[in-house]
Amino acid sequence: MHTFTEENYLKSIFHLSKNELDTVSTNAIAADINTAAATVTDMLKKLADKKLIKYQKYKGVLLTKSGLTAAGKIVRKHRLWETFLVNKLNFGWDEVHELAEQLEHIKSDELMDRMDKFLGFPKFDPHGDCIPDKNGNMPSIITQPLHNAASNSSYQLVGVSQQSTSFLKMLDKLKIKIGCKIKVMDKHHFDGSLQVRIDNQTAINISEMVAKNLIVK
Amino acid sequence: MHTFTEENYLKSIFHLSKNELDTVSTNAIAADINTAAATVTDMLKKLADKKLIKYQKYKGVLLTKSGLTAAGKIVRKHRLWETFLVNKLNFGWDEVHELAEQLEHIKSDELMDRMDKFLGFPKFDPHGDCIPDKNGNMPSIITQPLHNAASNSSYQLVGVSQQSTSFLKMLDKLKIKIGCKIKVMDKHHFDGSLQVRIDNQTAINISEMVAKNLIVK
DNA sequence: ATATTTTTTTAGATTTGTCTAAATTTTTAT
DNA sequence: ATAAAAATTTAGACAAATCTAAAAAAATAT
Repeated sequence: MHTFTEENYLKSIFHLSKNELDTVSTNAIAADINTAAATVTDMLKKLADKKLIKYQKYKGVLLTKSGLTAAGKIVRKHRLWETFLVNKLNFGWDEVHELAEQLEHIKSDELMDRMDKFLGFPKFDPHGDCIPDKNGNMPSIITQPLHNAASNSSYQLVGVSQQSTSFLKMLDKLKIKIGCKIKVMDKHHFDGSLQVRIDNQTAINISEMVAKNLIVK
Repeated sequence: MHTFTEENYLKSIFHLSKNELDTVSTNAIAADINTAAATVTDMLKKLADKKLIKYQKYKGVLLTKSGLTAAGKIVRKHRLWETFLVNKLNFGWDEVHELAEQLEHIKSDELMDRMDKFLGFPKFDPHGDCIPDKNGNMPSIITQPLHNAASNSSYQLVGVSQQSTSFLKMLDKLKIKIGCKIKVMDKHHFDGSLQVRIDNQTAINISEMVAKNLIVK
């Protein structure tokens, strides 16, 4: 079993891994978990000793298969807890992240299996992110950030890649929510902003920055 | 906010406290939480610095008001979580203790308030133990007439069930007054009289009739 | 009332996760 | 290609929670 702290490092590396080839840098992890780079270096050595990551001095890290599984299980717990908090205890989707950060470290597979069943085996959390299976594996579907999407096509919002309150509040105001239909009407080359229609409402303009954080399929 | 470890010490002291007068010994705590006595001594100093317990070297400890509140809140969380696990996730009442030991340390009053509501404001956990209120207070204090009290325990006088002048005069003479500490040293089966110590004075003997009219907690 | 036993505390070490400052390696820019 | 900048690691230190062994205090038993 891993410590609370080790789990947080694994999760951070997991989230910072764009793919299985690019390594994650020491500084990126340090910034993500708000810790001195020297501290991260120490922990990376420990995680490498435990074969959870592949680490070469000065070269950054990659999760090994067992590290990926471990991280996937933590993410699964995080997302199941978020789902519980929103669906059963009526928290807002923008107020559950901190709490789930604590709850994800509770050690019990049995608990999460029962929770999974209690929630009706959800596939997505309240932010639209996939919930890994009980072995920590991510189900794969083809998704992309909205700013890459083609004009004149319709998509469905399946997730956001940012959890900041200000961003989520903005989406609420724009009535953009997980599962909604987004039709890209036009793309403005000048500033990267997009003219879109949410659920067939009147068209609105969203900035490139917002579009980058909307994950659609 | 208290650390995970501090919370466990507070909870242990809470459970080992038979009443508000007898101190809890270092060894008792050590046995309860499975830790070396020396370690307990260190932590007691720390808790005393934080005014959570009253501690005198070699004399054992008592929870202060704020320590009692803190402990009560942890117990509340523990029992609400047990209720959730049994009532909603269908765990057996005998398999939830370890899990609740983890969950009770999650920091969020809001979460427990919502959980309380979700569970229908239960008054008792699956083992039948009282659930403290949101301020950490145990619902009711159990009082009894002194003649029912156990030997070798200390109580506090909270009332009398007779107002006759002769009775009250006698109490004055014996220096028994509301709020005083009464330690039962011995019970004589023959006539029901009790050997007691009032506020740590030398022991005196009181008749069963007097004992019946002293309400203690 | 004193000696023995038990309980508790002190002293000194250890582990984990953290830090800062200095040294080293890699990357970037001229 | 080399100097400057940025990233990373090493070295040394610290706080929290723990331990064992030894010393001190309290309780007990003769």
